[in-house]
Amino acid sequence: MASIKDVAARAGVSVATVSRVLNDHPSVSADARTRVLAAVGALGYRPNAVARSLRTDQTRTLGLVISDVMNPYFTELARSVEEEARALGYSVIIGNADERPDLQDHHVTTLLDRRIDGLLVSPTDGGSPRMLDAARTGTPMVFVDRWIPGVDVPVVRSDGRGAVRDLVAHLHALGHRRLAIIAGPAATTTGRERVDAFREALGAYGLALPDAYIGQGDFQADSGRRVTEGFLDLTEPPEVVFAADNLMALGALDAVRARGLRVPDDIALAAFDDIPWFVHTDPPVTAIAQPTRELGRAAVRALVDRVEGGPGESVSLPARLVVRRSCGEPAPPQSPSPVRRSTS
Amino acid sequence: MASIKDVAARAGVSVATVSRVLNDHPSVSADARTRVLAAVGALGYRPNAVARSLRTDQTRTLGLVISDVMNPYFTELARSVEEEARALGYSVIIGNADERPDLQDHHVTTLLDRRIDGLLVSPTDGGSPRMLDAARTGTPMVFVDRWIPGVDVPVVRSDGRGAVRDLVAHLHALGHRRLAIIAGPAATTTGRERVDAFREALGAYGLALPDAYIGQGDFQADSGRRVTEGFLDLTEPPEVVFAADNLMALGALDAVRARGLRVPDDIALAAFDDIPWFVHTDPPVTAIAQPTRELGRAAVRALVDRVEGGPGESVSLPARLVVRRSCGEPAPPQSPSPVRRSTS
DNA sequence: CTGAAAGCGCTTACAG
DNA sequence: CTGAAAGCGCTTACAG
Repeated sequence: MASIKDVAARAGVSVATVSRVLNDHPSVSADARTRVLAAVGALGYRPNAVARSLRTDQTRTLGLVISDVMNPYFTELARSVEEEARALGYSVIIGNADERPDLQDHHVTTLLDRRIDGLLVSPTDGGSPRMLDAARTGTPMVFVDRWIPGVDVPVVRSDGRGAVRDLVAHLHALGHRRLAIIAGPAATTTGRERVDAFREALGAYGLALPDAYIGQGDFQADSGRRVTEGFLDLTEPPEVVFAADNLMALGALDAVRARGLRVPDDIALAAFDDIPWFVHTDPPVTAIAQPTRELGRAAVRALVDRVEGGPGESVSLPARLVVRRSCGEPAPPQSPSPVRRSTS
Repeated sequence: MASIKDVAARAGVSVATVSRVLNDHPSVSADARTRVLAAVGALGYRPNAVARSLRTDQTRTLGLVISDVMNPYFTELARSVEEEARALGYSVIIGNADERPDLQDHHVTTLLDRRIDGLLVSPTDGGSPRMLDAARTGTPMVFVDRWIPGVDVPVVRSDGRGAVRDLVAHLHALGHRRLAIIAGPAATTTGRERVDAFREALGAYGLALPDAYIGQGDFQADSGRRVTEGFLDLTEPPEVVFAADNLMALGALDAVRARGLRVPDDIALAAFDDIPWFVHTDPPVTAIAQPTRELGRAAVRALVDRVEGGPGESVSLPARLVVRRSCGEPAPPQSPSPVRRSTS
């Protein structure tokens, strides 16, 4: 692969001059510039980003450590992060922690070894030593979605309290009184907050959230399945199950179906995190939607601000309730579409 | 951040010795080793991967350029790629082309600038000049899922012909005779192959695939919606729509529902690519499943083999038909589960 | 405007 | 077993 020396030789200038034209430094003669550009073109030269990074001490790369890529919520978040980063001239390297603290640590370490300019993380647990260390040492960092209390790092997240209140009001109006929740891991902020918000909202209606109605999940489908089975085995099963994320809702759907029961007739279901598939499930799932794209964008902007020496603003965006059919809502007016039906 | 010099100073040895213990070079005295290790621990030293890469001319990083991260098939592929790469001591940087040739080119360029050791790509189109160039120049490379004919690069993919034949047999047995397909972009191998396989399989039953029954999609949901609307507008609409990927199937589901019609009563639906959500859609979708995990693993192994100077073996794994309910299949025996039903 | 030179943080022959 | 030194491919004061 051609190096800057080759370009210099071919253009008949020094490597310093080549570097200058490549970096748009003003003091280069027009003549030198054209010769260099010609050589670059002829050689198909591309600067070695590794060498440049070593020299400039910046990689123009952001790290993103998320809990689970297979979760559509995080997939969308990752996509939005990459988009915004690209717009700002950064690349992003994604580390998938798979809800495993050890993997999270592995990725944080690898990313730091590569000297990324900044780190975006949605912590899986209370935070690995490596990560805490990085935060303390001043590595530009921001938390997205989940965060670690007590660590002085901006956090970009969505506030689900209002939407959870709306959900509970909705369920109450539908006549449901025994409401259960499949919680996320207590080690995560979102795991705890969603339970708290739910309990608080129930309280406003004089409803309690007994321990038997709090199932401990881990944000993965399997745990939703397991917890739901437990709920169904209760002498007095809940009328509604609220899954704290979309994957656990999927698992709940499985469990209900496996028993030959139906949602919402036998038991209602609602989920935190909305995804395109919820429109197409049987039945369509009532869910709380986060402004995922905006979250990703805001997180990148906050991080880049930190990278460039700014304070990096925390932001909290409201989530909202999306009502569909999984809680016993009345059927929507079946549009008597004036459409030709296919031959029977 | 501590550098190798700091470690050397603290341990009272030269940087060469530090480097040797870090790289497990045999000729280091036990004494030197322990002093170095102690210094490393005390300083929290971590080698700068950028500097190491510049020196060794290897980054231990693989690039993966995929067409669309939001497509669950590619998400799973990416995940499996990262897993296998990690097991082999490599990191992976993912570039999301979003089915856009210009974005694909951007990522290939960026990845190459970063001097990744090898490139895994699922080309969005006929191949950008940059990519073709890299292939020719000898950058270790392998195609996954999609490939570019005529480019001498190993390809790891799944062969859907058998499964498509099984699908057509299945549809034929169900009494369907007018079968249509929502094709992927003609610029992609998978876009073309799936149509060919479908046509061939139909031929075996003396069935034709008229042009009106070939809708041009682009692997995204919207195109599935649009094409399906076109099918429904036909004087003689098809009895079955086969979507060449899962996202277009989603779009088709939308379109059918938007007209107040039902799958499979009004029109049947099948999809290429199986995903967890298809179990939960209304109705569950009959699909062709690729061995995605294995594909990812095989692709990484082939690429790492190339990186290490090997030939990099092409592999083709068979896909298989997964029958569910979207084609008018008889209802499964409703398991009269011996399970307590929830109150009411 | 231009070039020689130093230096980023490592690794690795080469001598000893 | 150990260290001094060269060099990976760049960028950037410093002189001119």
